[in-house]
Amino acid sequence: MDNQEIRNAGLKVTLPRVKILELLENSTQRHVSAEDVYKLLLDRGEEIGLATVYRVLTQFEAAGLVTRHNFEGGHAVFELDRGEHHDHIVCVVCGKVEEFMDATIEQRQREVANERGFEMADHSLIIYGRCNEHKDN
Amino acid sequence: MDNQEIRNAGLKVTLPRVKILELLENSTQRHVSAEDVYKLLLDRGEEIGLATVYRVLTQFEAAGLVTRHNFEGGHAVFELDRGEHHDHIVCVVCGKVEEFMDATIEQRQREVANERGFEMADHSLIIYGRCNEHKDN
DNA sequence: ACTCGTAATGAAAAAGATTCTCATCTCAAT
DNA sequence: ATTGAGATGAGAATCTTTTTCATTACGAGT
Ligand SMILES: [Zn+2]
Ligand SMILES: [Zn+2]
Ligand SMILES: [Zn+2]
Ligand SMILES: [Zn+2]
Repeated sequence: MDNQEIRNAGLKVTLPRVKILELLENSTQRHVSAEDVYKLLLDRGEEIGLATVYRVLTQFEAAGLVTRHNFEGGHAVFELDRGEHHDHIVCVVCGKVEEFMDATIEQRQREVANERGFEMADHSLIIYGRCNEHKDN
Repeated sequence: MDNQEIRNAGLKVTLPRVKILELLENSTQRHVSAEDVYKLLLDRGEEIGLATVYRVLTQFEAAGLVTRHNFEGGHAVFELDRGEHHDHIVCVVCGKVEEFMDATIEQRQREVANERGFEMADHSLIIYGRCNEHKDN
């Protein structure tokens, strides 16, 4: 359960950490900002300081429990790591986020990095477009 | 020359706009933050307000003269558009940025978007890794 | 279960990035 | 040269994230 994941990350099992992890696991929104987490917790009656939310998300990221994305908008969004890597496609009109994984792209990225003498550690691929509900304008 | 590009963008040809565009064309750093632009201009003896730098870069972006990137680091970086699209590979140790363009990846991205009912407008691909000077640790 | 030291938390302040306000100035058309 | 719309600069405001520090809570050892 959650407590074990937190312990494995080398962190003390505290109420804020448990609640934040629970929220990431149960929220319908997979990609949430720190502010989102803070407010969603408030909605659930959990008063956890915003500074703590930032701290814990950063720790979870360092522990590999969550991933941080720099989408457009000036704020980072976080998502729980569910094992399988994926990239994102974001509607520039409504903000809808879909996930995808394309083996060809993944493969070529590794090759491109190697060709340039780099050892790929990570990558960020975000496609921006208009979803089928907003293709018109 | 610069003045025409600015006019074509539907903007008045003002000293700050000319100087900023000149800097983007001549700077050795292709990928610069607003703060970078502000300071590089100061080094050249051009005292242009930071707010103006932000305004002009945003206008240049809207006009398609520059591209804004959301690399890691909490601040946007801008680069002059030189016609050919490219993506980036960044060394996580020293920050070195190299550019690349891979037709296969470009093609697959478009397909992925279409498969999901999206009309791709843009994309952001950043590979993070260690360059050959920093492959060790 | 109780004690205790250390790590974690909350609130507020601080820092960093970007945008806004508004009085003043400048471009460019006449 | 005149003039008016648009642009600029300085500072205030806003937004996101980090830091500070006094207080609190975990959990190892008893
Ligand atoms: Zn949409
Ligand atoms: Zn995702
Ligand atoms: Zn390097
Ligand atoms: Zn570039």
